[in-house]
Amino acid sequence: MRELVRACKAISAETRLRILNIVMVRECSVSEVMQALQISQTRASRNLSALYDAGLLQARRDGAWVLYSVDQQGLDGHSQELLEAIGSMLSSDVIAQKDLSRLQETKRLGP
Amino acid sequence: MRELVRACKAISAETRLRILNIVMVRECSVSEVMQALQISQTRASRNLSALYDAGLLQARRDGAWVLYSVDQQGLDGHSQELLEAIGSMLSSDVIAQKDLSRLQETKRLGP
DNA sequence: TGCGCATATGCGCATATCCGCATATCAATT
DNA sequence: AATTGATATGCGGATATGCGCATATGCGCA
Repeated sequence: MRELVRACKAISAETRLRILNIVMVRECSVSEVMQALQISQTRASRNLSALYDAGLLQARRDGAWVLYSVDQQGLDGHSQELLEAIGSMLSSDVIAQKDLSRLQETKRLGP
Repeated sequence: MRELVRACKAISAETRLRILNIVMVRECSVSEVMQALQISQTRASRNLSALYDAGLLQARRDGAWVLYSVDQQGLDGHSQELLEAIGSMLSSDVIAQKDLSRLQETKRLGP
């Protein structure tokens, strides 16, 4: 129950729903999230951490970057359903779609 | 987006998850929720209202009672998925199961 | 080791949420 | 109209959340 509440709290803020929306497409660094959603570094980092703490995202380091992605493995089946439901709901949202189109334009510099 | 956020906020508190859990079984009055979850009248009423305001529950009057139930009609398909995912997740929760067993013992007096 | 870029975090403030208490509203009955 | 039982709500205080600012940490590279 505690875990479920934490997961639900995690998805109950617009910023974090928008983050989930783009991270479901591909793994993202903090700065990519900043660019796609046009939000501050603090805000991107904090909300990514929140999703990570809630067990919805996983993180890996790649040099200077930290890349966040949906934790497909670690999630139990029901959490996956939950995320899929959210993805579907956001597919008809203007803001979420704009985030996705901006995501395509973001670049990480190669090593 | 606003609606989705409201729905997610609505399910992001233990009390309301527990309420959804029992209301998915059968429509409940405020006092039945009080009994099943063993919470105060204020708390039951307020959280039921929150779920109603979020569009997850519907309400109908039956004499002195107000009966709340899942709004199967009014919910779009994705919200239904969301609720089903939650129901599944709660089926393995001790508190949620205890709520259900107490629900069976609650009685509304006939007219 | 020092610099620059990416990310995380302590602090503080503004705002939101939760809920008990007391009280109001509403419905049915007498 | 008065009473009783069911439900809703204004208020206030405790607690939690969101986020900007400034700063710290981590990493790669010269």
